[in-house]
Amino acid sequence: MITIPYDKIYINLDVIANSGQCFRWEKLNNSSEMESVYKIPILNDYIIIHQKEKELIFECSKEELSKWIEYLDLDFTYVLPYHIVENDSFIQSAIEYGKGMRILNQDLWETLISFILSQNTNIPKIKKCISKLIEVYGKFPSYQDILNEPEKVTYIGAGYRDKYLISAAFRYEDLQNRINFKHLSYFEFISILKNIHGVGDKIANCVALFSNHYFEACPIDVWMQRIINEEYNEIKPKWMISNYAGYLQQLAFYYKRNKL
DNA sequence: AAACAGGGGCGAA
DNA sequence: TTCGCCCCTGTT
Repeated sequence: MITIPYDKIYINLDVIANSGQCFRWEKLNNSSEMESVYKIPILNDYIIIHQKEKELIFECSKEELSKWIEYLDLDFTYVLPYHIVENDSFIQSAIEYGKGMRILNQDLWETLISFILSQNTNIPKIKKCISKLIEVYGKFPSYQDILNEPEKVTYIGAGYRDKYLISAAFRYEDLQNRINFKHLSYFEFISILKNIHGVGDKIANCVALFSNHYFEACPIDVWMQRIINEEYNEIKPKWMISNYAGYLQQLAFYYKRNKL
């Protein structure tokens, strides 16, 4: 157990858990209690974290801690340039409402698989598909696992998306050997991902943002489109095409879905 | 029971 | 750039 002081204004696990960037977080207690306890997986590893008003408690060793600090993006400082959000009451309200939001540094493969499964469906279904995927392979499958036993993905109830998973596994094997994803420009990263059959603009941007921390990435889904139409008179606000687009998109999404 | 919609993407025009 | 279709599941 390692306790580190973090104010909820700085990181709020409840906000992150309901912001749609991760599908496997499991809340272990009910919300009436003073603390929030989450089981948080990465691939086949997990940690249990307790959040209190002024501190986080990590159930892990000192050696493992840095991995989870990195995952939760706690080393990154969020500074919003004022000129991007001035005279914009919608995004200002979203920033206020989503205090404690952070953009996770998730595993690339896991994020890719999760968002391929997310297309044209809803969050409960996504969660179910991912847990079925883990169930049929007995673990979170690597791309090798899927290539070895591709027929298993047909049992997770993903519909036509199961073919996309297999093509992603094929491409990923190739990409893994040739490319260091960490050192690509945003544009290169997006175009490489879109070469995967079943990965279009929206999913590529989700992966870019939620696993590789490209803050230029701004996935335009039905909710973002709704925000553009309803809040901005069908004209993209400037924050959506700024260097902080990804972070602000996440706050806007959370605000629109949960508050409005 | 049947119709519908839910964090998109593809392929054809 | 638009548009019908893709497969499945929970909901009405």
